[in-house]
Amino acid sequence: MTISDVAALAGVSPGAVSKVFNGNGRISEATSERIREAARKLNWRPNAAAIALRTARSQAIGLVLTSDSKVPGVGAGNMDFISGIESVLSPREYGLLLNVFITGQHDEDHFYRTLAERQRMDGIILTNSRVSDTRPELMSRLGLPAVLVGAPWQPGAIEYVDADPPSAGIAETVDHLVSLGHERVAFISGPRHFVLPELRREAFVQRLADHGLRPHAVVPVEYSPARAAEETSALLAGPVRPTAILYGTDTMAIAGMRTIQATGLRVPDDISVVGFEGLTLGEWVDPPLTTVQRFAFQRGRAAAAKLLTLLGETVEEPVPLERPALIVRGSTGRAPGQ
Amino acid sequence: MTISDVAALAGVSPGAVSKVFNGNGRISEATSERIREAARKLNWRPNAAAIALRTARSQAIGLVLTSDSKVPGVGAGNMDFISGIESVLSPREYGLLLNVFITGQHDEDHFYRTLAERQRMDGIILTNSRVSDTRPELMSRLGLPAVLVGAPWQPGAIEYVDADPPSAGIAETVDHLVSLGHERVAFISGPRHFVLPELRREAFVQRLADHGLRPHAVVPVEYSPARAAEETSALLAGPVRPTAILYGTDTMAIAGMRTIQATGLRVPDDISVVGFEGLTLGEWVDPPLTTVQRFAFQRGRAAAAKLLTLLGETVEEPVPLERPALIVRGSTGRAPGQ
DNA sequence: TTGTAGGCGTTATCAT
DNA sequence: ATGATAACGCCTACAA
Repeated sequence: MTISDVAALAGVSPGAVSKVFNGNGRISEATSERIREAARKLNWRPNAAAIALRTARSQAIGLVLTSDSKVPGVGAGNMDFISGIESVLSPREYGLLLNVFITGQHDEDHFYRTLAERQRMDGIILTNSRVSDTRPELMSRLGLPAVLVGAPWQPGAIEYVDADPPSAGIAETVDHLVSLGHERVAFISGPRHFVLPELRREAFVQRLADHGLRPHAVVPVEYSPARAAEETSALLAGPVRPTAILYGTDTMAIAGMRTIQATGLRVPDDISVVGFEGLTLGEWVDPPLTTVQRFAFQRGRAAAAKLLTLLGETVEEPVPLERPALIVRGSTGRAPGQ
Repeated sequence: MTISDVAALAGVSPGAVSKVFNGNGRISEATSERIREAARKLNWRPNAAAIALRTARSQAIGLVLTSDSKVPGVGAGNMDFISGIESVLSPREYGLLLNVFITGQHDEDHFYRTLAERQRMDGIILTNSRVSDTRPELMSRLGLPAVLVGAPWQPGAIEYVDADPPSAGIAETVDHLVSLGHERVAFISGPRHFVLPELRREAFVQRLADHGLRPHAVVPVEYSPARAAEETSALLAGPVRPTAILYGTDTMAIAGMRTIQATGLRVPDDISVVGFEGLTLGEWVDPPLTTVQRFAFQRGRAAAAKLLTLLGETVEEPVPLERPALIVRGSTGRAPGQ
């Protein structure tokens, strides 16, 4: 089934059919309807490859997910994020091309260069903003429109979407803990090489300072429950214990909580615990986890909307990012002795 | 940059360049190298759209993930699955086109028809095998090569990959519990309309029968922690309590465990609990969750390999699916009074 | 071993 | 308002 078949059936030229399906040019209502009818009868749709060749637009965008070879698989929260992206792409008949970049296995420069040169995507969404990230510059050199999800390391080098401020949730969490009388607060956060944990650590220190406090400890580790457990043990073994611990993710927090309980201490009576993410599962651990909820679906929507705008598509209003919200559940309570 | 530019620089015809990049035809080693060199110098890669148009092959496959509008977002285990697919696609320069089907919002027939007619993908991977699934027949009618992940409802209607038997893990679990002296075993499983929970329920009843036992209860519910918790409460409120409960997923099991503990009962002393999936998080709940681990990454690899084979690509040997394995942790123990 | 030419399905330009 | 026609970049017979 080609456009010519449809044209023939409708008794018009291929050009006329094209116009009807692209809104361009003027075609009388009568012929227009006849053409549509023919297309329906033949089950014809414009061929994506032909359009891509002719217009030099693939009507698809790429998404690069990073997977650490040490921590195989990519984060779970990504699925909601992807759904969010799809929710803006699919109504516009844009495709989503998924690419998994494996740290250590792929060469970054080559990886992105290939994506750009094959011209399968009109733009790209990048995640996992890193310290000293070279991708913003790379993307602009390659001429591939890009949107970074999360705050970039260097401002201005790339378009991005993020909460405002990117560390949102940290201040609220600190306030919450301080209001409960906590003075020795520790933060077992994410890896050094990512921007997000870096910003969060800064915000953490800053907000404590606003209250006239200093961090009990700030420990950057990989996003891994096992590592979180180890570092928790280390904190508990110290001469003075913290009365509250923040974790970089919910899973880390859950592992930490378990470690605390395993040493005979109680949460939150002896130590309060806060996670980051807002996994549903947090409601089902004991005690239920206080956490900062992020809205992955919305992040996806926002990123896709921004990228499409960059590509010259008209997107209603750019989707605003909802502010991460502190959800207070049972794992935080008054500091001991208060 | 087009193939002609490369040809010009190398002093040959476009045809020669094409041959070099497609392995066809014979080109002398010398010219071949000269052509490669030219391509490198110009940063040229074959244009995906042109190839797609010319060969009627998009070099991309689709993946349809189903998202229930009631339970927004798609399952988390999907990320490993996707990584598995990518691990076989990317070395062959195949793309992965993601599509989220939203139950209730999309019309299935129209959704898949559109995918097929736009010809953006050469084949498709389907998930969430359903009872009375019409997609196998639809895909063959549309002429779109497809692979279903999980056992199909009707055998023979579609190619698929799954563990053997599809209910693998159930028998082992039942054996495990029976060997611990359990005689009142309940199963809070997945929804009625999916094939997998259906098969598991059958296997569950069958294996218990092999041991001369009958199920204490079999309760199909949505894949939701909250629902699992409700049904657990109901079981606990009955005149006779089960001594062991299987759940359709790990998250359901965790919610169930929490419910049991909240009523003052102990796991596993009073009631043993088994999950399904093998989430890392299961190690970090109290007690650590006994579960049946599935290998999502491998499932992805197997599905992709099978689909590519269907498409005529040569894939080493079809990847065998590792058998789901029962991981015994702390949430199962001897039946009370044994 | 290498070059040539036609065509894949569409869109855009230019006549009519 | 509509129709013919030339690209878009590549592959593949077929010719040289």
